[in-house]
Amino acid sequence: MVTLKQIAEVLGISITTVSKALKEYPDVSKKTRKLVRETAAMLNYKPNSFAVNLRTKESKTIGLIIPEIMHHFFSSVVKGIISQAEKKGYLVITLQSSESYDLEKKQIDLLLSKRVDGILISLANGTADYKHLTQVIENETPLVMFDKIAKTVKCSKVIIDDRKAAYKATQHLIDIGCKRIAHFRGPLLPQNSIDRFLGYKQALIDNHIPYDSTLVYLLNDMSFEEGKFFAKELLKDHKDVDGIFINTDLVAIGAITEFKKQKIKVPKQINIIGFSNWFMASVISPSLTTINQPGFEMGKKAFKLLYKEIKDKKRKKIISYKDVVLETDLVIRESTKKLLVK
Amino acid sequence: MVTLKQIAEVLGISITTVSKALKEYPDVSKKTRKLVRETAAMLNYKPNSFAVNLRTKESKTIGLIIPEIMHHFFSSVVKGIISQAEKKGYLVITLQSSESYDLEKKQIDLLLSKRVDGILISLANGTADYKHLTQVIENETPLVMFDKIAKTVKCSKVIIDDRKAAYKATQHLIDIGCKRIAHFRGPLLPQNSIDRFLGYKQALIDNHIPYDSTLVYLLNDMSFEEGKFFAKELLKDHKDVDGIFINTDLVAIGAITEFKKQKIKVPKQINIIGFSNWFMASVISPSLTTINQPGFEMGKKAFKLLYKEIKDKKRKKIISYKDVVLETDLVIRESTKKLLVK
DNA sequence: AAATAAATCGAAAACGTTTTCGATTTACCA
DNA sequence: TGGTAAATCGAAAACGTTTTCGATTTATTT
Repeated sequence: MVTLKQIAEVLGISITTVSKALKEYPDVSKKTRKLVRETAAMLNYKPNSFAVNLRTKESKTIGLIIPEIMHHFFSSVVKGIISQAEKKGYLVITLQSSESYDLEKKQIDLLLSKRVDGILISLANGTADYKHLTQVIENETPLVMFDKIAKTVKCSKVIIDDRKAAYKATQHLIDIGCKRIAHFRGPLLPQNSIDRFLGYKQALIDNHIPYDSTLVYLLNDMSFEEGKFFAKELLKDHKDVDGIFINTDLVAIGAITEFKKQKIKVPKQINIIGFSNWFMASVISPSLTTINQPGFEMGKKAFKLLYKEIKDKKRKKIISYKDVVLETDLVIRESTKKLLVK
Repeated sequence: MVTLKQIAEVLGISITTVSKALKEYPDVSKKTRKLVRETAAMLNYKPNSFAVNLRTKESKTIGLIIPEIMHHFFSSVVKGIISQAEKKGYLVITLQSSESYDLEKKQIDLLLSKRVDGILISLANGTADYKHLTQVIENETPLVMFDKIAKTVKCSKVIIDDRKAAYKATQHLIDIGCKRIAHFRGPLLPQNSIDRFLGYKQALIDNHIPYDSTLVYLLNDMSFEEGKFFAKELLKDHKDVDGIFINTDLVAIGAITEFKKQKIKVPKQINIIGFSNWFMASVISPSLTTINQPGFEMGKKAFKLLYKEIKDKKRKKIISYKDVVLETDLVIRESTKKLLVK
């Protein structure tokens, strides 16, 4: 591996001058600059980034922790982050917490000890306390949370307005004539499943539809199988339900599959609306009405915020935390349809 | 940030001893070792990995290049790689080539200049020459290719037997009675679309079914839309086709969608078999017969091979390249069914 | 008690870069 | 020509760790 020293020896000049020549310092003559550049190119010189990191105290690398990479939404976020990071010359180390608080904590420690320039995180469902996150901030490592966030932690965040989106979804069911609306909600801890539940409830109240807690089913792992399972449960418990707002598309598709199996007509007998606008939502039959959640945009925005913090920190500017709320929209498809007045 | 020097000053001993105490060197007494460990813990000492990297010439980080992170198959591979790497204390920097040769080349350069300990890659469709890959090997950076590989490059590889799998798929169509079997093939360059095509062809020949090149359609971006498009084309060109072997599930689902739209019955009129066993294949209606491609296993295996090479290189052992072929299996679902004899 | 062996420690070099600041050379003007 | 200003260069320190090898202390033996 070629080093500055070797180039210096070849040309009979100092390491200092070689280093400066390669980085456009003004105090090196055009002649030597040209010379240095040429021999550097000839010898295929590549700066040793380990040494650069040590000297500059930055690695141009950020850490990313997500609950699960195999979810369509998260992989679109990851894609947004990586593409934006690459533009700014940053690399991304990805870790997945598998929805485990303990793993998440370990991974934060790992990233901190690797001295990444910043951390991007979407919280695990199991995460209840935030010491590991405040530790990051005390460490003065820029931190940005996205999607599954902790409201009380002081840092930049990029989210959607889950409550508003859920309200919109529920309102849509009401608008087409649903009277008994169930909700398959996400786990208890994550902020976004709380917010979606609250949006659902608020829409009912605002439309003078009594809120019935027995119509709310608590999902655990939010899988396809759970969709089928709770669809069955619902049919047993409440034969009068005419609409369901489901926390996520995958579960909704599971529910639709079960309804089809039991010859329950969607949307004729039960209207279903999901959440996320997973690609498959448009392909399934009947296609799924859902809320579009801009994953790619979220990833890009999250990186941009982090990037700004990293830059501000370098320039010793005080960093200001921002909350960015991305727009969602209702995508109406076949799984919901205006009911005929009886 | 606490350094060895600070611990040394607190205890009034040398940096050397502190360093040794923390790494179980035999030439430091139990007493001082205990003392050092305690104060290190108290001061929350974390080794500066930049300095460690520089000194040890390794970063415990590997690079990963895939064509597209948002494909179900690749995200399962990524998951396998990350999980296995974490077990061995390695971090993974992920990049996506977006099927572009130029990007792939740049990313290889980037990873090399970052001095990752090894590189894992699945080739872009656009990759025709392999200079950038041989350059990695000349650089003595361990390299393992998976899924989309270059046969001629001398390095370890982990793949499935695409030819055999395609043969199996085609044979299945023949076994259920198909006589005119079309194939939607992948792009020309990638080894696996070549192999799948060859497997298809071989199965026809072995069963004395004449190979008809007009029944082979060349996919470009392998999207859902392309599936719909070529389904339309096929209906225009060949009304007698009774089975299609399609390069990948997503395209197959596109085709099924188009057939449903045109009231062509699957599998009654046309049998369809896909490739990959994408999760959605089991959910779509009719569910899709396909070839299961073990992504998670492939990722794990690929990392294991890379890890061995990294270790061998450190111990200055000669590294031997291995070709690992993972098993695939036929998953029969609703989109194929034994035809009644006419 | 002296001699030897074993245990414990630390100085110093090295990894390769960046950057400060002083030294040297060249250019310029009166 | 002498003097000053500008341009160009390089020595050296620093980043924080690891590791070699020699030095010192302690324990053991005769």
